[in-house]
Amino acid sequence: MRLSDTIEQFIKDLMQQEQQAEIDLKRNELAEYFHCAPSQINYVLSTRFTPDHGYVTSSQRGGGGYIRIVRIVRSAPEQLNYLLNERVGDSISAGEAQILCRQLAERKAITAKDAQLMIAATSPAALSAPAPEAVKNVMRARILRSMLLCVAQRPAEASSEVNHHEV
Amino acid sequence: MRLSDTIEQFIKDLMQQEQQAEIDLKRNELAEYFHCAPSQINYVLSTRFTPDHGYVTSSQRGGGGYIRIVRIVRSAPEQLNYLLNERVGDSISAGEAQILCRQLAERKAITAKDAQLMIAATSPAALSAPAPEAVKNVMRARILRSMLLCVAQRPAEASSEVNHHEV
DNA sequence: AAACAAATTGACTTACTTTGACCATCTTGA
DNA sequence: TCAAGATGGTCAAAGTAAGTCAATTTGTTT
Repeated sequence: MRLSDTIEQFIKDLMQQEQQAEIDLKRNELAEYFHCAPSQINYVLSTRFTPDHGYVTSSQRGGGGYIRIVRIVRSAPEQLNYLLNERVGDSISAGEAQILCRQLAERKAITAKDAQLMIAATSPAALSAPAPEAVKNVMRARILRSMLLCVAQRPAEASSEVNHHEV
Repeated sequence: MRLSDTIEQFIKDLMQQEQQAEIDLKRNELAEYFHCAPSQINYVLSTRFTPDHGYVTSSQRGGGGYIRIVRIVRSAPEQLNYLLNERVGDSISAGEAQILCRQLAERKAITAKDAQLMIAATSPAALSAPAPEAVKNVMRARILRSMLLCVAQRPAEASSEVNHHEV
């Protein structure tokens, strides 16, 4: 078994056994534990804990630094993947983004307010900066992607957002 | 937990428990209490109690010297207005945007979820497109501004932080 | 075996925190 | 008045920890 696979499993077991959808790790400790280069940990993260795999990671450098891994629970990973990879893709127009956000709200995958904010963030006004339309569409896609991942990461809301309508 | 975080929390707890928007501290006493260099206190102030964080500090040297921390009090509309017209401006970094959004949530001008969404929309990941940092900061400012306007426009929420009845 | 893909490593970079030496300002008591 | 003492401020260096990238190695496929 590859070292990367072992590390992947180790992390997943940790999350499993702590019943947590979120876990904080110390990159250097992990690397030492597995007798590997610290950057190996980054490799594992970037090949096995991506949004496509249903995870989002973040980190903090410096003293007391950490790597945080959050498993996306709010939505089925496949559906999110569809949205992210096929619907949004690498580039999307303001109009398409708006339609998508409205639909998500209508299906109660996100709240009406989330939708407003997401539409505002991807509106022509928001991106009326000095850049050709093509570049703007690329940025829009990234912004939208970023917000969708954000929504997917947060825990489901109590009563309102019942789980039949997922992102 | 980092020492700086501990000190930050300690100060906030103090203000909380005294129900005061203002507090005077003795730098050396604090440093001694936490067994750290006095300048550590300055570090905490300059990274966690800036105007962006919603605080203003002042101090007095010499005998009977002190450090005074005052929490800025503004209504939600005032705060939004200030950010839109004075603070955000034409260009803003991801870090600054994050601090401002967190601050808005802390003041309950927006919900914690709105803040997460706004941070996601202005994060480095969201704008990791082919463009120099300066251009990205300009775009970030427009995106943030667009979202702030969106929030400012929607009707004031009742007692809504609690969105049990979101639908 | 050649070609391609995946994994591993390490040098270099960036980010955040802690510490300490030296500086500036204010109060107080001869 | 003014020197001594008491504070706080600044800044740069050291310490800690994660990120990037490209070269190399290992494994798989044809």
